[in-house]
Amino acid sequence: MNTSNRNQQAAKLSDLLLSWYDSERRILPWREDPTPYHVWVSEIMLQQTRVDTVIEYYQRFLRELPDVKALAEAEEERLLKLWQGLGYYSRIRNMHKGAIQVMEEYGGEIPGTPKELQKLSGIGEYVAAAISSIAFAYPIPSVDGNLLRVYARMTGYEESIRTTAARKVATAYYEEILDRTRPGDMNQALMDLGATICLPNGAPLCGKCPWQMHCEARRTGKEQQLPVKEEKKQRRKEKRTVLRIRTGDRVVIGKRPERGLLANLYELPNAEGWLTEAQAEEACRTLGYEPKAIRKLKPSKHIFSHVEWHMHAFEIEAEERPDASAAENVFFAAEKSALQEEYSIPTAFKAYMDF
DNA sequence: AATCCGGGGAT
DNA sequence: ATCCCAGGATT
Repeated sequence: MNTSNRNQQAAKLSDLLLSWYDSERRILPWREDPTPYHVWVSEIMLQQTRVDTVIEYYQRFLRELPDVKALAEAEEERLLKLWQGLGYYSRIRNMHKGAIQVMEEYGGEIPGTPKELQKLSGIGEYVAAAISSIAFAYPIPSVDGNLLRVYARMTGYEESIRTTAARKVATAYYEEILDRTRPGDMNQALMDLGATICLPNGAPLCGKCPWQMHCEARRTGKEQQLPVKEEKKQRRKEKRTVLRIRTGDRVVIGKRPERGLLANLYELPNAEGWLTEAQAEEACRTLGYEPKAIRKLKPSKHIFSHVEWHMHAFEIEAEERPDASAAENVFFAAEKSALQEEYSIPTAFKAYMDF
């Protein structure tokens, strides 16, 4: 079981961890049939996103796009719709590119080494290690937030874990412990340990931890102090005004730019600052719609990772102006049913999508 | 090395 | 309110 060139302590740690994993591991959809494609999809969805949130998205995604070929051939609009509400939308746009790379450059076969995987769009050091270890049994640790936290506590690491240096020493640590016969299980066991035992924020459940007798933070009573957190930058606050322009049973929406926040998603017309009724009506005319009636909607707030939108909003009953030169206008009137089924509209507008 | 990029659940 | 989550791309 233990390879000869690993020291005894490393072998003991991996055995403890894998035994715990064999009885306590989480049952998750992407673990049922961990093909490279399945693992890939799950790892992209799970970036900065909780397991409970991902499960339903994962199942629907695989139902509609069962293999890398289907993904490569899909329209981006459809992908964004499947991703709607999940956040970090560039993830799926990058994965789409990656799938096309697999079809064009790898003959449709997802590569199995970290080096080749990392050439694919949207796959970085972590995901490359995760896919290669879980789907190909390639012996490499996949160091995510869980592994960094577990590392800091296990070794009593007193520096910030959000640095390149921390990732480097943590990777070396797990390289040493790694059971090279079960690399995928090692990584998933560490993620489960971090997610269910070695919890962030508040008290970890050390009494249930397979490594409790070997943990430096536990020994020194620093479970709550570690890992060391870096100060978070404050979010900037932005005032915006959202317009819900209705023409009969249609509503005006537009496609956002292909770069930046919420790239390529659809939105209600909106502007910087808090507009007056007169300014809102003028903005409406600029879009090619003549306002007939206007009323204030309830203000709302949406928090992104790095910015807050403090939104005012108006509903405007309007008529499309035949003279309006809609040629260069990205905004158009969409059917209500298409809003549900076709266009991907981010959660930021949710407060104004109920009508 | 910093900054940008979403959304939601737990505390 | 604050934290932070199975991070990667861009600058």
